[in-house]
Amino acid sequence: MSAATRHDTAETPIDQQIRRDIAEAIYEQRMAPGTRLSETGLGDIYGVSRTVVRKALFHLAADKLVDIRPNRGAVVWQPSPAEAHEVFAARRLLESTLLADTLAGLDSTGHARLVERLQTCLNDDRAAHAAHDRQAMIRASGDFHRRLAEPAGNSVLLEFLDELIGRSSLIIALFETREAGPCAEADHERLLAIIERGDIGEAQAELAAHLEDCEERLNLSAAETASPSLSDLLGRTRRA
Amino acid sequence: MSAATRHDTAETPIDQQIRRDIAEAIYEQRMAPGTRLSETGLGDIYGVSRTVVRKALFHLAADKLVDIRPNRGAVVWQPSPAEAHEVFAARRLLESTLLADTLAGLDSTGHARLVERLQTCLNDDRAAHAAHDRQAMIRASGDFHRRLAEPAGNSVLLEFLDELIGRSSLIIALFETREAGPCAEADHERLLAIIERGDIGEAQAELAAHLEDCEERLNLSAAETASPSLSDLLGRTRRA
DNA sequence: GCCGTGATCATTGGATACAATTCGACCTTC
DNA sequence: GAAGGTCGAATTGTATCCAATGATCACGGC
Repeated sequence: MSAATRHDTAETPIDQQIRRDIAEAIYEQRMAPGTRLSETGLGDIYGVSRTVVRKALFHLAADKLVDIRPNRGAVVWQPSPAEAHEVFAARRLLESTLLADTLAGLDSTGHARLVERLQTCLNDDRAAHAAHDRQAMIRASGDFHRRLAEPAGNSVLLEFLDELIGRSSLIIALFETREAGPCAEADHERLLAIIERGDIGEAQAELAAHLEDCEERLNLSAAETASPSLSDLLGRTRRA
Repeated sequence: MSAATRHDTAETPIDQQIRRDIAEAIYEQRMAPGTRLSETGLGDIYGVSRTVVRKALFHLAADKLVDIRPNRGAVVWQPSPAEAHEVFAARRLLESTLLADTLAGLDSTGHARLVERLQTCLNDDRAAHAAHDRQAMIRASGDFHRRLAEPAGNSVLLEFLDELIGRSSLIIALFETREAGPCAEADHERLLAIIERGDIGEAQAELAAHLEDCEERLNLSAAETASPSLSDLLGRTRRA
């Protein structure tokens, strides 16, 4: 809707625009997992043909945000509890290692700049919490984690992490139970304090614990019986 | 050419066929990095339209095996030395962790089956070396690494590793200097012996050392001056 | 009344046609 | 002779068209 015109990234190709819009809609939980993404529908919305829509959907499928089933169309990815667990396990591994690389490779000025940027993320996060702005919360939280890994200098791993963070948004949107945000900001504050002190090992432990806490706050077991296509299989009572 | 009819993987969709063929051709160093992949040309070869070829190319681009430049076509990916280093760094991290998970989670029968499968890979590798079959060597070596990570049970990380192994083939094809194969089979034998003993820490160390050795056997510095478009950019003066 | 079967409809997969861009060659000009 | 520009062929990007598959719904049988 309005998201289509929000990003004026100069002359952004239209397919990337669509891709970004859908991705953001997924992150913000506006598009629930399982939502069908009709090619003609999207094409009408953006005033383009199905060809370019298909390209965008294909890209999103490569990012594991949508699932394209042959001859059955594209839907927003519906992660299984097992997959959710694997994603968080992968994040623990990747992020703790990248954090160590980051902290080990920084000089004092780089360290100060990192702390400053993380402070900015925390401020954004706090503001979003105060305003009950879920979208901003998710973005600030993701940025915090991304910033932790950025200075490590391994763009290959950073890309993997980006994908995992995106999938985490989807997982949180699907399995979250309470009103609390995607990440407890207190955890981030505690982690930042440790980083300021420069204790690598403790920072790693804190980050891993934080991610474990995030995962445990999800209702994976309940969703295991509720979320899959059981309702579709049984016939009629399909809820949204 | 003949590759179009070689893989009769039952009723494989044609686009996956193309994707597999091109990927294998890249792995086997039949398609050198930088080779242009014309849509019409591939379409003519396989007897399909450009639509399906584009899909296959797009998929390959998502796997970082080809590079699609807007309005300029697709070429086989030409990794930079920095990227090559990052890929191997990522592999060290991923594989050593996955190996630990694998060994920690196996019972005795699972352990025996793992060893058996690794033995098979080693036999294939030896046979390929004896026959000077580069293709089989690369495949056997990749399989060995994949088998090490498989029983860990994290399909998300396993997919990442698959991508990294594929990109490694490309890197090796581009930067390899000697006649030696992609992985020293002696390293694999030594690693397998350690795994049979069940020493997790030592196995991790051996695996990391093996990957470092693989990377060091590449001629990254020489290619840095030879391959990229530095000469085109600067013309003559000071190197980077 | 419930289930199996068949037809209609919507949606996707693939092929073709047209427009836009790029790259190369040839020609002109200094 | 070299540099620059212009034109042309080839290739990619996009839109549209046709075919094929899956879904929905109605009808008939049990």
